[in-house]
Amino acid sequence: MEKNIINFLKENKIKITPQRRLILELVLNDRTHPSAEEIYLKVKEKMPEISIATVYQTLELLEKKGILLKLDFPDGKSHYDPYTIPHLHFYCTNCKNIIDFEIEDKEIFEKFIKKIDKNFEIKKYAIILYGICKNCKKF
Amino acid sequence: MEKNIINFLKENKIKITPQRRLILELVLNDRTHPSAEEIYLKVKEKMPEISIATVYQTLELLEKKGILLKLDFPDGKSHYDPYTIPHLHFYCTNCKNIIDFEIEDKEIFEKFIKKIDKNFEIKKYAIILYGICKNCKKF
DNA sequence: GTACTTGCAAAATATTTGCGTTTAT
DNA sequence: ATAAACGCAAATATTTTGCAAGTAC
Repeated sequence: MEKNIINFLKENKIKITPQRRLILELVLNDRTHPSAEEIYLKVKEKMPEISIATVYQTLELLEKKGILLKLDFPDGKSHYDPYTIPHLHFYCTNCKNIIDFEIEDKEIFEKFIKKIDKNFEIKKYAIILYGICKNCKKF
Repeated sequence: MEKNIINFLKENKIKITPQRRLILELVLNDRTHPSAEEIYLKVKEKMPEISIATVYQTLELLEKKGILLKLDFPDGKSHYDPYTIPHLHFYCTNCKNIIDFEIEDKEIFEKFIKKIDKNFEIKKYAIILYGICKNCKKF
């Protein structure tokens, strides 16, 4: 794993630092769509001296490199997702939980996007569903 | 127009105030996806004493009533859209412009959403495309 | 008359920046 | 050796909140 992270950083031409190695290791295995602060707190457990600015800077770098998706939800925070293959997010407006879904009929959808693409250079897309999740519906 | 706005507020059971009338009038005719501050500045031209807190509170109310869509883009601001019929947004990561598109194959897409709907109560959805717009591509 | 709305100022949140020091290559 | 990255603290940006005064109904 350790080696993997280092190689991964090298492949992406990112200078290797202990901070980046740790952030990347935690974030690549986290499919819970953590916010920057949640990542900071988790990183801090293992590296108490780390600054939140470093976390923000690293996340920005990873997003620019296409390693992470930055997602904007109505809670006003940015959330990060290591699963960069296009998929769909369900956002529970009650508990603020984020749940992944695969996109069905992806070919049709992407064909449609390609049509727009003639005029617009589309780099990525996001589909977000808003509603009340199974668990919150109970109450 | 004036009458329309008043009736519209009454229909939606919103207490009529000069502030709300003006905000609604400006925002219902604005398809440029303005941010809260942009709306505030526009409203202020006609009503200089208005507070930005009133604008935020009114926009929140209008969103809750389903009159406006609140959209989250990577610029960290909320943008408001009076066109509440599901459609698609293109966000230019260069100039930060937001452009509307209609959704093709909407039936297929909504059928897919209905499938999820069995377990999740979906109230609305957003599709955002990110890229470089025609104008920015020139340079 | 009463509950709701407003304006103001302060607070809360999230993110970014400047800068001197440290570190990776 | 040098450019990049770090930690810290301050700054910025956006949105929210508490409250006294005003207003809609």
